[in-house]
Amino acid sequence: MKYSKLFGKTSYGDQSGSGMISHQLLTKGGFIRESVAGRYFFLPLGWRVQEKIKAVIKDEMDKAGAQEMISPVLHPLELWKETNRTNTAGFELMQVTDRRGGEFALGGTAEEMFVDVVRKFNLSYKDLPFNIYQFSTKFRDELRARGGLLRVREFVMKDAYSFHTDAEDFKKEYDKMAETYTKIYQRLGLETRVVKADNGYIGGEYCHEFQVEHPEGEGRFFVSEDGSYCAHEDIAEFARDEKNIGETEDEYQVVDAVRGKTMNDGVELHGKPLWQQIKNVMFADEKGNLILAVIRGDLDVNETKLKNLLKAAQLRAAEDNEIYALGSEPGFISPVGMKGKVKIVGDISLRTIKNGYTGANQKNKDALNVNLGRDFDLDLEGDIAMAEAGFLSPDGQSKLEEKRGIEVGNIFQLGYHYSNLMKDANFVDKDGQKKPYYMGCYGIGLGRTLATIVEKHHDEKGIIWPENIAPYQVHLIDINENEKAQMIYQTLIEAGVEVLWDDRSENAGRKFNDSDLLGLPIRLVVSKKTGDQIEWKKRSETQAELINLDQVLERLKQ
RNA sequence: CGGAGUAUAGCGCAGAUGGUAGCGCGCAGCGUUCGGGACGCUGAGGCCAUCGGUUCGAGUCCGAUUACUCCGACCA
Repeated sequence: MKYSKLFGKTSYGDQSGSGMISHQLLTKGGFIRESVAGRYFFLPLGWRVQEKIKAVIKDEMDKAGAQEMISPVLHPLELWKETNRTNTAGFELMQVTDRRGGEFALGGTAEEMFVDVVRKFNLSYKDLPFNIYQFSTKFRDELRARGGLLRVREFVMKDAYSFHTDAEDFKKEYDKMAETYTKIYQRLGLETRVVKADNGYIGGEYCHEFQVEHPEGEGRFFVSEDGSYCAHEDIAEFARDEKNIGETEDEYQVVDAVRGKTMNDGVELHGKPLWQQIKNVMFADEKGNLILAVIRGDLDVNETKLKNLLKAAQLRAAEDNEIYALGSEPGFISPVGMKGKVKIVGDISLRTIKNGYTGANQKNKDALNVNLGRDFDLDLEGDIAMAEAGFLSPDGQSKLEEKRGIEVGNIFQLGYHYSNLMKDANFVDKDGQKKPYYMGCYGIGLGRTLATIVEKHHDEKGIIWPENIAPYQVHLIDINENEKAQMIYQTLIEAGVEVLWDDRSENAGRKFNDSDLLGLPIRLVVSKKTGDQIEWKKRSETQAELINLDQVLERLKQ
């Protein structure tokens, strides 16, 4: 390709707006261009890279026995209603109506569609298991796009769906996919961590995210120092350290407490540690039911864990007037006397303290020596606390470290979630009986992966593409040696080398800078200085050397 | 959806107190250059986001709308 004819130029003056280096480099280099917020053009250079990423993913998926196909982008809305995901994922589901009033969802993920096509075939156990996948544009009506390609409203995703007779058979595929993903990311030059995470609106019981560590990543997760435990903040467990659980229970009392509404105000007034305070947070679920979350004062409520424990679809913080309506007071809520009025959910950390202190459900009154079991009971007890750096790992053997990362892919156990919700999602088993499919799904966002590669492979001058996904292998530059370059270009093309020749009559400096920005693996220079030779330099190295054309061809063959 | 801001040439910006638009980069032509973002001369390019007011006259004042950016909330 001649650079003078390549659509999409370098543009140094452009400001991408985003602080993410990948966004800046990809925009400056002419790989991508924003259309509107969260929607991008992939220009010829960017598209070539994405296609190469796609090829790597396809190669590994096919090796793992998965089969590529394609589903319509517009999904009949009835399918989403069948699984109730118009409610659980409705906030980011794009919808369109055709001229006959037919309602469709612009697919953001395609579980329903794949179940729907499979159930059309009335399969038997002999057909199982199988894994079918597609590369297609996904739509997410994100409230806010950010970080260039890292969070967008429209992107190409590889999504795979596997169908099994039972959990045991599924687990083999799940492990195989985890292995396949690890290989894919290795080939793409990304080091990933497999992080246990929450299934969210996708459904199912467990899943793992593939996270690339990055200080500005959106995902926060915890890893134990000994490396044995790794989980997303949504679900990260930790051992509660024992506080004063051995103490004897003192007499419950209510005292005057003229103070502000914060936890710290309570600590200062009573002169007792934060962990001895009992924290009460009022939530409301999607039906408007109020839930009182009770937890040790030094911990925070993890809404995802709470939501999962309650099996609630949505949670929000309760409003002040809802708290007044209960006969309580914001800032002075207490679980004592709340039984029957709200659902009281307690964290297991309440079992590590005695003689706690908290509000007394009226303004400027606090309760002292509050004890679980004696002064109040729980309707539900479980793990609803947010892990933090330095907390004990679940086995109590080491401490948790906090990490941030970019989620480049994920694998989900779906179990019977979809096959139970959707009619006739059954196969005929050996015994002649119809049984629901046991399922899994597996996604990789291509644009996000591309951006993550740039985040990990660049220097102050530009991108440094790994060889197997670089848009071209060779960047040929001539400094007033057009004829010589023409001959080399022709020879390389004939040898099947992917070469980008900067044939513009630009100054040398401009060409070198553009070359560094674009980041192709090999740079070849011909000029007066190189004489009959050609300068060979790798983008990832600083040393250049002079060799002849035969040697260039020889090296490129390797 | 809350809070803050922006909208003038492809991009980045300037245009006190109202008088029909300018700079830098980029782009085009010619010439001189050429190993790290070259220089000179010439030139093209704008319904000043949209709609509606005030005014003899609006990029500028007022109102509404839309889009975008940032911070929240939400989320592969």
